[in-house]
Amino acid sequence: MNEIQKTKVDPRVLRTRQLLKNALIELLEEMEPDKITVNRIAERATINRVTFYLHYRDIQDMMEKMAEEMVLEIEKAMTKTVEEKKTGGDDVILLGLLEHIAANAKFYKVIIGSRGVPIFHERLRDIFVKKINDGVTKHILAEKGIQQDVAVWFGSAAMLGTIASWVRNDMPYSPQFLARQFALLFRREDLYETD
Amino acid sequence: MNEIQKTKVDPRVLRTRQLLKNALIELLEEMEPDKITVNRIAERATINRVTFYLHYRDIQDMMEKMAEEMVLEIEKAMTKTVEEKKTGGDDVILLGLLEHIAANAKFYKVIIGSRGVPIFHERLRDIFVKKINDGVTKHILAEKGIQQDVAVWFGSAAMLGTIASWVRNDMPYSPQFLARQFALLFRREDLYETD
DNA sequence: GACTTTTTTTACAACGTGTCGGATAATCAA
DNA sequence: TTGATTATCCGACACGTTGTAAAAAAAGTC
Repeated sequence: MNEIQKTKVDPRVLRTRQLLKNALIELLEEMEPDKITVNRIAERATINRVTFYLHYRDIQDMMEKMAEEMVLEIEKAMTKTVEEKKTGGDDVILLGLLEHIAANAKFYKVIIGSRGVPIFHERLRDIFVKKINDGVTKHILAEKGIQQDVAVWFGSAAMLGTIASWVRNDMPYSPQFLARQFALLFRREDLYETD
Repeated sequence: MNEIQKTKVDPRVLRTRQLLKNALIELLEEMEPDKITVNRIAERATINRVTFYLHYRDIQDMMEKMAEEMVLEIEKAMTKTVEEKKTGGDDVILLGLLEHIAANAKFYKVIIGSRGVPIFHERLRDIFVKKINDGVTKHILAEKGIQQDVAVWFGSAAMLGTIASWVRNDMPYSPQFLARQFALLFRREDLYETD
């Protein structure tokens, strides 16, 4: 989960922000979110408390920015896999996502695993809603008497929640295997394009 | 979401706790959870701040106790409907749940709707996991090559998330209609007993 | 009405927050 | 390398929150 930079940025701010983010992740592993203070974050990051405020308005602002970065990373991971394996299709996109999550297991276990931080959940849900909204086959829905928005709620929640449980349980299945499970679970519905 | 009492309890504590709970719900409607303080809760409840600590250790403790009460209410609502309509089956249990949520819309919109409070999400998820674990048809899962735990993750997350979205969007469908949608979405899988 | 329990009042120390101004150190540009 | 720029650190401040204490006042119980 590294900083994305095109324009040259003072390496000091990169270092500071990275230290702060690492500190926050560490603290989220160790204690409930409401016990985390700017004091503790700064202390853990070996950064002066005042410096925190030079980068973030408060802890929530920091989390929002981190969630935004996460979204960018995920979208990159999903398109990247499509380019590598030219097959295309949602199965590949899903696999890219799962592999990305597995590669950043520590981060994702903390922010959607254990208790989770709502803001990250929301952003992830947004991603799934968008993806599924595109991939839903409307005529079959209508035929079966299923409302599109309900189907999207259902599918995105199932996806997010299953991945969260997978992460929470320390990923007992490989990304490949889980992607296959999704295909089996979703394809049975004929409502979502999974391959 | 009223207090459940068998042994007689001083009406003052009932009144105080009800005022505190109402105040918390109100504040959750108005501001982000991290802006809510014991000060504000007590002020809104027209209760002295010190009195808060006579009932709860802190805000998180208060939320945990409220979540526990919610679980009891939900289980009551689910069994109650089964008794009324003698048909039995998970469809009726689900309908009882949805009607209960609709009847307490204000409460549920706040705690699982808007941004939501993790502790309530967890408890609800526990309920669904338990229900679905009982109702899952294992032989069909094995036949289809689907892991049982994955199916349970999937089903419970879909259920919880769909209901959350339904509440978030001010319940655009009746409980009956949504229960039917669930039946359509789940029955297509032949994995879950929905009727 | 006497007794018990709850709530209130006032007070306290410890901590967290957000923001100063000025000193120090690191980076950049020439 | 030097000088200018920018980031970080340091000490300090006012203010709000937390959790607890002891004693008085109020409400409920029998």
